[in-house]
This record gives sequence, structure tokens and C-alpha cells, in this order.
Amino acid sequence: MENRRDTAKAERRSRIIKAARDLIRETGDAGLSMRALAAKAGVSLATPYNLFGSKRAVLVAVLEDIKGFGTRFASFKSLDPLERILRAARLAVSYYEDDPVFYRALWTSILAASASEERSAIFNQKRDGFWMTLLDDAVNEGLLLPDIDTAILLRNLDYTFRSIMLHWVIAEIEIEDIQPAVGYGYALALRGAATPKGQQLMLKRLKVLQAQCPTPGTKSSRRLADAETTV
Amino acid sequence: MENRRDTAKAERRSRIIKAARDLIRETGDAGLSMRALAAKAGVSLATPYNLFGSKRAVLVAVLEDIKGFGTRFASFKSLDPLERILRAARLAVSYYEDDPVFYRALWTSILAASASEERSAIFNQKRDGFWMTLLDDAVNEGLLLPDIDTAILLRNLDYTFRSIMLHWVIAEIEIEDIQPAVGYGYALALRGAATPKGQQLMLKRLKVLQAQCPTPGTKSSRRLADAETTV
DNA sequence: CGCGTTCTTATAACGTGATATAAATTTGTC
DNA sequence: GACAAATTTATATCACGTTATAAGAACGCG
Repeated sequence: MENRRDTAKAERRSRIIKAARDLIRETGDAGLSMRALAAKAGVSLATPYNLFGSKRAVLVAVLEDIKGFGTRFASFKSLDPLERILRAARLAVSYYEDDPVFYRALWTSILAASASEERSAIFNQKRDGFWMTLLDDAVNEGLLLPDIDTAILLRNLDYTFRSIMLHWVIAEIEIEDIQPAVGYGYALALRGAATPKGQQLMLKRLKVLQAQCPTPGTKSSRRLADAETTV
Repeated sequence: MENRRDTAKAERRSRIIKAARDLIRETGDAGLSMRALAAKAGVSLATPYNLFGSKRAVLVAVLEDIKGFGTRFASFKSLDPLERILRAARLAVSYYEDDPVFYRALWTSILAASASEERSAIFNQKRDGFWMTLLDDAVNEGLLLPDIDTAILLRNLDYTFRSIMLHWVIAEIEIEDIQPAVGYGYALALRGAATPKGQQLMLKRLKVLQAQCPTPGTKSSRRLADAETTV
């Protein structure tokens, strides 16, 4: 907010983000063209490119504009650290559960947007600090092994989260299957990093969550003998 | 190969796949347009659409055309089952390490190709039988808990693999960081599903692999206090 | 005020993936 | 060999993301 020029620019930026959000909600993925976006934002076609650089960047900005995670998380402080992590993951999933149409369209658009050289902060969101605190708490209370580098563990948890979301976006997971899948993945990785004490806790959760997961292997025709497979 | 018509069609199909593969190798992702592909395959622009349906489908066909996994795997039979799984994962990674330019371009194209309603077999490749055998062996030898549903565990391992590959394609992981990242993720999940005996084995591997992983948290400015985060 | 800078605007253009159409060609069958 | 069916072909067209261009407006500064 230095110049009046910059405030006008910021105003245009947020107008574009809002227009994109509304367009996705109204018309879904399909209706979101740059021409429609510019019209809806009351702006020229070139402006989103000036301010963001590409369609993908606009959509990433939409994603980053969605906040309020910490607020809803206030009430978990009494639980043990591992349980807190699972609750936090569940809370993260709930964002998608609350508005699946929007998020699916958003991610579809982001993935479909043409290739770019972006220094993609798509995945490098600023959640690290929050989650690192949770993990470090678990180490301090003797539930995770001190040998484990929590930063690397966190990245591994992120991998699980993203992959399940991508699977939901691209293929045919039902939205209600996401929560147990994420919970299971998190519990499994946490048990892999846990002390004996933490392992007991996670094993209980694993059994519960496993029962909630749809078993992919129940198709009667599983091909057991083809070693000639694709990478 | 019933009719002569079908053989000609199959021949055209494989000519298109080969042309796509060659085009990616020669010009990278950028040079692969449907017009260039049709020209290189000696075929009309409409033909790839007739035979495959979309650009994405062509690229998926290219991916599925790459085989030979089982052959290279013959020699691991003397190792313990968990170690075999880690070796197999490493072998899968080696495909990408051997030709990173090609695979990155291929995946970029697949992700960037316009949205589609495909019953995406992109990820549902036919590797299940091979990996299920490995996991079941580990259960039978008392290294993994019998409570664990190996099908769900396998899907979880797949999540890790895909996510790391996607991360490599989209963002800036170095190709040499993939192998430890995949190994760590697999060892972590396997330890999470392991018996005490299996856990000891995996913990050793975890420590080694952890040391090979680049630590994402070593940036001096880690923001610890922002609970206001993005989902 | 006036000048220069910066940015938006309007518009045209390019190459793209995809689709539609009618003509040409190939194939299987009689 | 001739006919019918199917499909490739050639071509035109569409909407899209993106870029380039020139013209105009808003601003900071003297």
C-alpha cells in the first residue's frame, strides 16, 4: 500500500481472484476461460497475465487465498500429539469434503493448465511451521523416535496427502473415502517413525481406519501372474 | 489380428505411439503437437483422434507401451521379502533415472493435456499382482503384521511413489533425490506395518536413507508461528 | 502545469487441441 | 469384378491460452 498505483493493482488482483473463485463455483472447471475471467473481473484479457503470469498462477493464487486453518484448530490441545496430528489431517480433509465440487474443479484446472516454468509453490505451501510443531511435540513426549528427522517425515506425510487428493481429482475415489485413506496413510507413516509407546496407539488407529478403507483388492479378477508390468 | 483391417489399424496405432515416443525424445515436451505427431507418423491429423480419442490417451498409450519390468527383476530372490520390496521400488525408480528427460516430458504432457472424462488407467497400471506377491511373502515370513491388509498397504506405497514422481515432474527435485525419497517412504510405511522383527530391519534402512534425503527444513528461515495456513 | 514512467486497455494474431464434414480409399462379402 | 460398409483423409472451423502491438490513462515528480 505504498502508492495509489499499487493499491489499485492489489485491488485488481483480488478482483481477479474473486472472479475466478466465483466462476469455478458457478460454471465448474469448464467455464473458466481467461476471456470469461477477464470479463467477470471487469478487466482486460491481458491484465491477468500482467498480474499473475498465467492461468495456472491465477488458480494457485485462488488456492492460496483460502485461509482460516488455524482458527478451526484451536480446540485440540488436550489430546496426545499423535492424535492431534491425525485430527489436523482430518481437518485438512474436511475442507475438501465441505466443498468438493469447488476443489475438484480447482485442482483439475490447475493440473490441466498449460505447462509452465513456474517456481511452483503449488505444493510448497506455508503449512510447514504448524505441522513441524505438531511433530516435534510428538518427539518430545516420547511418541516418535528422536532419530527421525521430522522435516523429512513431514514431507512424507505431505506426499501421502497430495497423492490421495490427486487420486480423488483424477480418478474415481469417492469423497467419503478420502478421510480414512489419509488417516490410514498418516497413521502408517507415524507408526513407522514411532517409539513402542507410539506404535501401540497408531496400531489401534490403523485397525480402525483399515476397516473404513475400501479394499482395492476385492476385485475377483486379480492378475497374479503377470510379471511383465509397466513402470 | 482377425481382419486385415484390424492389423492395419494396429499397425497405424503402433506407428503413432512410436512417433510420439520419438518426438518426445527428440524435441521434448514442447515439440509434441498433434499436427507434428500426425506428420511424423505419416497419418492424418484426425487419425490419432480416431484411434486413441485424445492427445492424453496417446501419451498414456506410450506409457503403457513401456515394458520389461519383470525381466530385470529376476535376481532378487535370495533376499528377505522386505528388502526385495525396497529393491523393486529402486528398480522402478531406475527407469526414470535412466531416461529422465523422456519421462519428465511424458508426464508433463500427460498432466498438461486437456481435461478428459477418461476412465483414467493412468495410475491403475497392472502392477498389482507382482507387488501383492512381494507383500504377501513378507507377511508369511513374519515380517509384516498379519492384521494388515496388504492391498491397502500396497495402495499406500503407490501413493508415495506417485507423489514423489509428480513432485519431480512439477517442482524441482533433482533426479538423484528420487531414489532415497522413495526408499525412505517405502521403508517408513513398511515399518509402520511391520512386526518387531521387520521393524528392526526397516529402522536400519530408514536411518541410512534419511541421511541420503535432502532435508527440506534446513532453510534458516522456517516460519514457526504462522498457524494461519492454507489447505 | 508538463513531462516521463508505468500500467491497463483494446485488438489482432499465433499455435494449440479438438471436432465436423464430405471425399477418397480400403476391406470384406457376394 | 462389383457393391456396401467402414475409416482414413483432407480441410475447415472452433475455443482456448498466450503474446505482441499500439493507444490511452493514471501516477510521481519537477
